[in-house]
Amino acid sequence: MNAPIPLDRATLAHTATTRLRDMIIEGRIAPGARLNERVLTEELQVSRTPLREAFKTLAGEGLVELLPQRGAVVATLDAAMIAATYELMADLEGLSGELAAQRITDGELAEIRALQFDMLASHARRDLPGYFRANMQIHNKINAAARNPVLTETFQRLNLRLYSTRYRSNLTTERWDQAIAEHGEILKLLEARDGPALRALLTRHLLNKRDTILSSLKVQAAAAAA
Amino acid sequence: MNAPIPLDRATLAHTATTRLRDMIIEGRIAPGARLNERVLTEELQVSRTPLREAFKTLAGEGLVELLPQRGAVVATLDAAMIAATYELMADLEGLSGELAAQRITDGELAEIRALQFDMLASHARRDLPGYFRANMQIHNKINAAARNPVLTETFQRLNLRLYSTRYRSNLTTERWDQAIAEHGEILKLLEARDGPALRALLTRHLLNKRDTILSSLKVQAAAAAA
DNA sequence: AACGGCAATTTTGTATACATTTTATTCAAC
DNA sequence: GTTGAATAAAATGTATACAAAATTGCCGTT
Repeated sequence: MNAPIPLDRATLAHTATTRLRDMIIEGRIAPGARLNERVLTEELQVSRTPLREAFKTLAGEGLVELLPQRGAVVATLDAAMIAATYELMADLEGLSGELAAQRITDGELAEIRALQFDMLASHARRDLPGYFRANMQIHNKINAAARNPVLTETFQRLNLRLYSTRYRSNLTTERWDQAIAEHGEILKLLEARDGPALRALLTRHLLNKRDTILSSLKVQAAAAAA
Repeated sequence: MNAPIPLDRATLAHTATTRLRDMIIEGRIAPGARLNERVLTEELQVSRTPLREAFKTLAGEGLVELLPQRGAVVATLDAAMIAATYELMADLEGLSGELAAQRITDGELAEIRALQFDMLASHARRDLPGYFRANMQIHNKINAAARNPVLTETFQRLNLRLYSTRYRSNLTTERWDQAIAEHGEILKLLEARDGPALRALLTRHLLNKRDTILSSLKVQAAAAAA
């Protein structure tokens, strides 16, 4: 008795959600911009019903803000919100590391080791997108090794909100080198299965990332004001 | 130029969401039960459009599961999911405590001290609902003192999912006394502004709660099987 | 020019009709 | 009695019509 294949005949509400989400996190619709239903129905080629359902879903993800009777707007992210989100993510990343150190398998560790070399290669080539990709995969693997689906879901949700800030950060050479060094340490502590030390390091690692982004942001704001 | 009063003329979608959410977290609709649109439109006296929007919102909160083309069901919570959620909440509670120790004002501390006495009074009277209420208020105050709205939102979201498990736990006299003792310690560490110690204690406090609930659950499952 | 009221327009909120898919039922064949 | 195809019923997905609210633009007054 085979289980019926789920087959996800995607609903229009789902495709509208996905496409609109991409538009928002990639910054193709500016933060704070109004989401006019008529305009978006034309752009996405769906009727208002699935579009409005997409609004509700994205509001739940924190990407859209719903103003009763006054429409939907793309959620804005001020510096305080970014700081608060990273403060939380830093802790979650630390928890991930602590749990992963206890629960990771040798196979998973081997995969991370391989990704680490990919990352070093991208760094050596000054290939920033490649570096970001390998970096994200490593963090995702650690997260998966923590074996806590609620943690993973929560982390992903927060990460989505920050996606737009990702590529805006001015990664300096020193900061990049430092991040690479931190990753070497991360792998070592993971191999040693030293949970508490890995937690401390990963938390600091993410707080460093926060500071990098916040200071880039400040520079950009100053430049925009001038 | 006064900011326009928001005035929240509640939409039907919003009231439907609230009422359906209450029905779910209070267990008036069983976990796993199908949410038939026709039945619920009659029960809630709204048409399908706002009801379906409510489904999307509650799905985002993790209270409802959406099966494309096959309707919505109340999300189920197995023991593994409960354990994972508490594992995460324990960490978030610890983070709350650590941040609160750094950021709490004397006024907030005084409020918590007062709530602590309310809790002791409820304990002395063996007033369980009163105890739960005071207990929750204390945790909320600590959370607010952490000054991280993203943390607060995340915590509330997870808490909502566990709401139904709350009143199902068989709080024994010993566990109740232990919780009271832990709360005395919590207040002391908060007054001492000892972040790291408070984090450790709060994390353990919540892991204890997790164990209490998981063992009650096991007892109930065994009883149901017999 | 600034302000305020009023009508026209646009936009959001909701109900409902229709289309498509899933689920239940019937009934014949084995 | 079980199986399975065919059909009927019910449920979900989507578009759209209508209602209610908000926004815009106009015009006269100051």
